[in-house]
Amino acid sequence: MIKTQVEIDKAAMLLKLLGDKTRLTMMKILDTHDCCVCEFVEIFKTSQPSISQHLRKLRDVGLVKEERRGQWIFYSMNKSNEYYSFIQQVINQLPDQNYHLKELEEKGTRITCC
Amino acid sequence: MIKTQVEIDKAAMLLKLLGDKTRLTMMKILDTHDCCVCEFVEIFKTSQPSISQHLRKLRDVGLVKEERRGQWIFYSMNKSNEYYSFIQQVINQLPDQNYHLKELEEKGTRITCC
DNA sequence: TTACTATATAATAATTTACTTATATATTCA
DNA sequence: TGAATATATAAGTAAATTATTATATAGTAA
Repeated sequence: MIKTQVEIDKAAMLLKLLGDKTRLTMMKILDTHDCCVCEFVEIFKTSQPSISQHLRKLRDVGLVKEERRGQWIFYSMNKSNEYYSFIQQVINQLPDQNYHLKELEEKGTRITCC
Repeated sequence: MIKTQVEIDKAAMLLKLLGDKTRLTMMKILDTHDCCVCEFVEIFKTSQPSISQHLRKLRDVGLVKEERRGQWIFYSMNKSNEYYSFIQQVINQLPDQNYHLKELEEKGTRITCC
């Protein structure tokens, strides 16, 4: 179910989630590409547990999905989430972040398995 | 100047600001009505300093303006702020919050000075 | 099997946030 | 002028958030 209006409590909760540069960038990237944890670790140059914890928060409210592919776990946007259209209104206004993936490709560390 | 795209850092900062139920509701109300501090105090049933501090954060980034009218200080949306259109995309998706003002009017505590 | 890689989770520490209490300033009104 | 009202700010505190370190689990590959 897609909402055109979001209760104020839910909206505040979602905006707080997006109000972090790491998570916001993740969401922008995931809107167009699936990504595995180790790629995010490289993109954000932070620790793996930190990335996992950010992803967990996004997953806990159903904004993203996870799926194992071989040894990797790929995250993807959950476009059937009831708040996806709300989220989309925000991320559509953000500049493209796919240069991060380009950088991984150039370094040869982009994971394109399965 | 109105931006159609907002840098990711700025966007995260703005979303964090909006990611609080009190501030988000304030912004939704201010988008259609000016409001003074004591009205917010009554609406949110919290302390006056707490309200002032929330308003200060919104004012510090230029999202709202303040203006003294007699003994009251009225806050209003700064619609010429460069991030207003970004903000608007968010608050347009929120349910109307003007019932709060209706309640004040019914109680006779709505301030309509000057 | 053993070693290695990828990921999650738990525990902890550091930082940030939001609220409260106390107080200062500005305005109005008697 | 003095009292009352409206607001801002400072200081302190409690709660929430984020990152780190340590460790556990699961898959892969020798």
